[in-house]
Amino acid sequence: MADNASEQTTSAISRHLLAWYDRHARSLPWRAPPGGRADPYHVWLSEVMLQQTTTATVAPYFHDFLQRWPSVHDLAAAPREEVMTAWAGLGYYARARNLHKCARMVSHDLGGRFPEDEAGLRKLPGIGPYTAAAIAAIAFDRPAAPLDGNIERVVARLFAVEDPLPGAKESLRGLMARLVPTERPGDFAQAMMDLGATVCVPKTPKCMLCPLHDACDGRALGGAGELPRKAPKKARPTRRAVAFWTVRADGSVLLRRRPPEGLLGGMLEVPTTAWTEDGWDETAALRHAPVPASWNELPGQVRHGFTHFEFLVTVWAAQVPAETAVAEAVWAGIDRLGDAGLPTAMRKIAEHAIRQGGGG
DNA sequence: TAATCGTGGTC
DNA sequence: TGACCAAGATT
Repeated sequence: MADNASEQTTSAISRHLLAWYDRHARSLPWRAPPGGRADPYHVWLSEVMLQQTTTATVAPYFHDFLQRWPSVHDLAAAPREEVMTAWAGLGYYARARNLHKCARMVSHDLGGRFPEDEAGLRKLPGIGPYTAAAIAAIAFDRPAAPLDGNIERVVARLFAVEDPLPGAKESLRGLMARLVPTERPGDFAQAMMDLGATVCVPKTPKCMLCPLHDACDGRALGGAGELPRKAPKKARPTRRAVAFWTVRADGSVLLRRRPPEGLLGGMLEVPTTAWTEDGWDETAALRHAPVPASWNELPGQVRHGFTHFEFLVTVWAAQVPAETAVAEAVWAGIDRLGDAGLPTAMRKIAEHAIRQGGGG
């Protein structure tokens, strides 16, 4: 069988890739140029934001966070709700909660300095196997072997690994570790990610442009684009709810803060019934209204896709007197909801309600 | 090991 | 339009 990647010395592969990186490295806001080393605070912040999130989405949030909180001490001193508001729209909100916890630990217990090795980093909240290895490599130039979606794909193709993910993960990590050079391990990690993002892309990889063309077993065997194989995914169910759009005579809208854990934990929401697969008839739904009022069903529905279910929402609206008080309420000015820090699902509900005449 | 946990872009 | 994918962590 063809075994190009194993025949070539791993040092030859990493040398080729580093030479490619010197010419083709992407310029990104959190990144030092090839041969340089970025601020550990910047590396950590960007790596957490980049978990399952694209560079284009992250960039404006990264700039905003650094402007608000230039150092880890500033972030540690910020109120949690302010951090959650700044994170609104980025998704996976447990990252924001852990980010804040981590900042406080680094600021208060570690003198503002991030641990320089994987084991130390791994103890901090929100830093898992990938992120610990990435920070150790990129911020401290330690010979660590981060394995993200890009590197999984590059390594699976390079060595023609046929075992499906996620089972093959440890095997791929071991193959990646063999490639990590002692010189410039941080640049090597970033080069592998750049290669996956720009050349060794998921569909129709650009093998003709690849610096590892000659070493790649997957290409030699003719099936690089089919790798890595993945276990089939489960179907997503639909969950239905009724949302209550409560407009007070002073021009504010009733919101609530969700419990600190779980879905959208710690974020603001438009009050809803429970989210069920069966849905709600009028009588059952209105029993869950946050205040007694003359409720009015708005036309249309709001649809939002979460990772593991589809969310389908009907909105009911009511106007209530200015003196209306509700326990645990957060009344937000209807003209300033853009600054309120609503997660996207809730922002869609608000936009729909205003568009359908629920603007007060 | 398998579920849970967001969102936006692409083809 | 729907499935896939993106610098994964936590329980």
